[in-house]
Amino acid sequence: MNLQEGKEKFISTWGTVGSNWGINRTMAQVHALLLISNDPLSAEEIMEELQISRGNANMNIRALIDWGLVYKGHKPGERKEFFTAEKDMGEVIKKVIVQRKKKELEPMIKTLDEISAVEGLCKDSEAFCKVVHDIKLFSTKADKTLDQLIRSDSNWFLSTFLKMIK
Amino acid sequence: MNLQEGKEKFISTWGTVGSNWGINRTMAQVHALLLISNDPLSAEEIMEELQISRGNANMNIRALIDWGLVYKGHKPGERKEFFTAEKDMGEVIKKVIVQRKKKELEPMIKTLDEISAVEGLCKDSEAFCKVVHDIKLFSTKADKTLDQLIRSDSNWFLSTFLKMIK
DNA sequence: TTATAATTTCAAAAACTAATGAAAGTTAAT
DNA sequence: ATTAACTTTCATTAGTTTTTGAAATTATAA
Repeated sequence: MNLQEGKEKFISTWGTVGSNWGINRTMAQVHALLLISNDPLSAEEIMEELQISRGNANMNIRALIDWGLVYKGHKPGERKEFFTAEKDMGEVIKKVIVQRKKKELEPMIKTLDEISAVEGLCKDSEAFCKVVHDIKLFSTKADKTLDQLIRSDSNWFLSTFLKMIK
Repeated sequence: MNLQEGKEKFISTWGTVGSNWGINRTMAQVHALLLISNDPLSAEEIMEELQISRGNANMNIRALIDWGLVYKGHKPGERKEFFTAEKDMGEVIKKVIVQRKKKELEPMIKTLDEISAVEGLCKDSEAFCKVVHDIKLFSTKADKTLDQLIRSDSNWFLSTFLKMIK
């Protein structure tokens, strides 16, 4: 495997990882391409490199910017936009967590709260009551932990892992 | 919202949560139904309750058993199989992690190792070399942490969260 | 062993998700 | 104000994943 092949493999792998984390394959590949690119790239260059259409490139660059994983920039004398990726992996993970928490965890907690409010829940179905309670407990804890994480500095991961493994 | 509506809402919510975690919607709904059911259910009852086909029910029950989230059982005098869900949420999460780790993290680490082996990686592309290195570091750490977690007892979550938040 | 109840398989259909590309909309330099 | 470079939108098309249901297989009771 040479450098070029390595880059291609990386882009494709990051695409797979992303799609397992609720980030569409192309979105993750655009991010990967920008991650390993020394200089900012234009939409045109991204299209060319990944062999994707203009619309597709635009949509996914946009989504990456929304997630805070990619930044928009300009080069002096050039009219078009140039894009760079967030390269600090701690930040990348934090930003993914922010999105997933918002999209998944928060709505789930809200629903569990609504269900818990059902009259006579525990009286009428013990199993149901217990499951709802357990999941609520766990997800509330997860929610609080993730909040801490999001607020923490970039070295958080390292230190937490050490704490966890210790 | 009454008990019946609550149960339906729970099944549908758990389906959504699951599909965000690489578990197909129906598979998660079958799990949810078994979670909140006081007694073991037969395939027939699951089909009826969730309004799904025999094939679909079978496939997803099978997958849940493979993941260790559902257990197969028998009732005396009955020929058909009855199913129960793993109800300990700590165990549920552990089992999901085992699957996702195997499917995602391990192949990624393998690929990153292959890429790292590329001759002159760091000499020829600094950005690429750094990114690969960073992700490798992080994912190896995650891998080890998850191994610890999988081996740990069910109260691990509680204690770890307390450690994290402290 | 035979009949039959239950489970499994899998090709085809349906449902869902992502990508294309042409047209519409913006923006900025002249 | 006009034009040309660039970006965004979105209806259509392509690709992927899930579900169905009927047929094949397996297991049990008589």
